[in-house]
Amino acid sequence: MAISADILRGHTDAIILARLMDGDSYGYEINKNVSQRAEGAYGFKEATLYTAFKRLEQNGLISSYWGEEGPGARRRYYAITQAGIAQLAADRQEWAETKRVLDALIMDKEG
Amino acid sequence: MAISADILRGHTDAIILARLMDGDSYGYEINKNVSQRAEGAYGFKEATLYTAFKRLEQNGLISSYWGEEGPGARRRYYAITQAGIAQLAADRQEWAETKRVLDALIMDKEG
DNA sequence: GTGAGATACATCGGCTGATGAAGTATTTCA
DNA sequence: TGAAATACTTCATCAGCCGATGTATCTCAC
Repeated sequence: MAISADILRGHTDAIILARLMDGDSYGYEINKNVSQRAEGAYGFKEATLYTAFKRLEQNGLISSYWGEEGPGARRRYYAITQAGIAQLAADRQEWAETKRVLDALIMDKEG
Repeated sequence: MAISADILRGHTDAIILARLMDGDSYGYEINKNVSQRAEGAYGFKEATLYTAFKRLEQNGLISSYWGEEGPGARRRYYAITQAGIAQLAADRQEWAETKRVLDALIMDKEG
C-alpha cells in the first residue's frame, strides 16, 4: 500500500537525518535508499527532497559540499551535524510517542 | 511529550471517525475524549476540529444533526456513515503500514 | 552516431490542512 | 457580578508537499 503525502508530512526531515546517520550521501542516492527500505510504499518527490535539504541546512542540521568531479552528473553531498544528530534523537522519541498516541486514538482497542 | 501538528496532519479525519465508532457525539465532547486518550499529548484546536467536521460531512463520511434543546449551549451531533466506516478501515490499514515503513526509515534498526 | 532512459540537481507556483484570532451564546459557581 | 467552562463558527495566514519544467551528463541498445 502506498502511504499518502499528508500522513508522511512532517517526517521528511527525520527520514533524511536518519539516512545520513549511515554516512554522507546525496539526494538521488538517499531517495533510492528510502524507496528500497519502504519497499516501494514511499519515495520522495524531487521537489520535496530538495526543499527539505535547504530547510535542514538553513536550520544547521546538515551541511553540504560538492562531490569530487568524476564522470557523471555532479553530486551535492550532505552530512549530518551534531545538531542534526540531536534533532534525530528527539524525532525518534516523538515518533515512538506518536505511535502510542495514535494507536490509542484510532485503533480498535479500549483505552 | 506533545506531538507536533505536522506529525498529526492527515490523521485528524481518522481520529474523528474512530471516536464516532463508539456512538454519536459532538465537537466539544470528541475533543475531550481525544485529549484524555492521548493523555494530554494531543488535542485538536477548535478551528482544526470544525474544519474537519465540514470536510468529513462534505465527503459523506459523517452526517450531523442538532441535539435536542435542553439547558446549556446548543450541540451539533455527528454520526459516522457507512462510507465513513469503510474509510476508517482503510485509514487503520494505512496507519499500520505507516508504522512499519517509518520504523524502517527512521528507527535505529537494520532493514 | 543517435535517441531513450537513467543519473543528478534546482526552482516556481498552486494546493491543502492546521491554526491563531476573533466572535456569539449559555450555564455554573465563587 | 464576573470569571470560567461549555459549545459552535469563520477568516486569514502559514508551512510543507509536489506537478511541472528546465538543465546537464552518461550509458546502452539499435
